[in-house]
Amino acid sequence: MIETLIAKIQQRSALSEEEKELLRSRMTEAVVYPAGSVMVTEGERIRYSLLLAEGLACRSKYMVDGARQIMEFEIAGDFVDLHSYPLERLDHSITAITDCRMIKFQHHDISSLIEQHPRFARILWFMTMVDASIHREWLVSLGSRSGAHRVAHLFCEMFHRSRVVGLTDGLTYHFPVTQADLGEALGFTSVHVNRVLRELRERNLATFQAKRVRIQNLEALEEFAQFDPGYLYLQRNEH
Amino acid sequence: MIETLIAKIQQRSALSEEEKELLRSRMTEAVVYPAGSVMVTEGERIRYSLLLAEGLACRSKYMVDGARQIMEFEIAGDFVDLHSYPLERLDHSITAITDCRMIKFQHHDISSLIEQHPRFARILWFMTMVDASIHREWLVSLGSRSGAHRVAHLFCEMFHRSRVVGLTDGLTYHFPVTQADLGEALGFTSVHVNRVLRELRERNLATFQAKRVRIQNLEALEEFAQFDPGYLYLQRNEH
DNA sequence: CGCCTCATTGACCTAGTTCAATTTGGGTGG
DNA sequence: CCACCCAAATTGAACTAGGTCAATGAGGCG
Repeated sequence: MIETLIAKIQQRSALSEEEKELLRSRMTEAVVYPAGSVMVTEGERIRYSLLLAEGLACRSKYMVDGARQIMEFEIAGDFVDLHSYPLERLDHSITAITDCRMIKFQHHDISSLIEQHPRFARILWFMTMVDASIHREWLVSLGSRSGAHRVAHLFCEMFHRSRVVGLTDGLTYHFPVTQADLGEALGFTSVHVNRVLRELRERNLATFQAKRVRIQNLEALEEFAQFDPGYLYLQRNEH
Repeated sequence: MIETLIAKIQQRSALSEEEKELLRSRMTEAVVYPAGSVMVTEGERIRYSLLLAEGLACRSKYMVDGARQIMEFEIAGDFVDLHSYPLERLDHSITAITDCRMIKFQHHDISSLIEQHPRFARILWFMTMVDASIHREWLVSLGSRSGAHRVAHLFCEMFHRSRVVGLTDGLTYHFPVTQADLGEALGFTSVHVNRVLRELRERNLATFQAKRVRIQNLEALEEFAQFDPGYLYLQRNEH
């Protein structure tokens, strides 16, 4: 819910009670989108932004041949299309992978929020820039990392992102994607994803079964994936 | 120079004379970085942002094995690290490919600019979101497009971006990269880039010689690359 | 129980890599 | 103007990561 977002923001910038109240007052009712539905359609003009309260979603683009490229996974606390506020229309779609409970923020409410508290502009801008940073790290994966390293890196990313919103259980977390979904994100076929998962299992780094990632050895996995969490901007900045 | 930036902004949002003057007043002297120099180093804390006035630069990350992944090319009129304003430190480096003339904007000047004219927040935010959109399209390239299509798509992108800042000459433009640079951007080896360039030449789509891209047939090239310029957000939005 | 999606595996194929040699062309010093 | 140099481009031959195709297995659920 919205408290996840507030907690995420507060990890970086202290918010006054008044500011928190202001945020809460701007959210409207939650809407549930069923698994598989397209919540934001590429090219559409958009007048509100969706905060993901519960579920798993992804950004993707569809090609002419029907294939799709997933560009990011979104979990609870992610403002999935906040960038539609400055962009006004999105260049990609946002799809619910599981059922997703979403909270709507009208763009004009975001505008008034920023007018009343100009700090919010930088806080919200910051959140969208983290997505861009994630995109860049994925470019490194798709351009320079092969097979097992690429999958391992994604598992590390989703682990850290899930952990900050309290969605991990030790070294385990729920990641309800199919192997085909992983392939669409990482630029592999589902067959190859399957083989790579076996390799990670055999190396005792991580397993992926029943929609759940189990990291056997976090340090070894991060070393293997050359994972550095800096790009997720999870530590507090000294403003 | 800064007029390129102003022209770019005005393509989307009208600026008053006062606003233009305000922008000009915030820029400081231009600095020239020689080809090959790193203008912004990954991880550094940053207190100003650089506008590229002349030259070619790129964003990239360096891996442990010394390889680098280029994530975007930057041309005149691009605010290369505006996102360091909300992020405070960058997750990647910015390198001059040719000699680059840069204009510095102190972050506290950007803050005061926004305070005086809150519209600037959205204008500047918008500019950084276009970079994110470009990242996403590159993810599609690296994840889903092969060989010639990937190179062709980049040539289309750089053509459109160069054209809006007046850097094209008909269907030709200066793109001073080596084939190895192209490889580092597209996830190929320089050998394979060379072969793909030959293919594009033989198909009469485009040539790349003497640091210059010559598009033989724009329509055919865009069709071949499945290029849709929407992601560059070059048309005016009706605010 | 039966169906349907997803996971798994094998056999074969291909886009892109690797390694290494050769060529080209612009720049520079004499 | 020429000789030389060096980075970049080009090409061939052999190799491999990942793709394709196709069959089989396994779990969840109406």
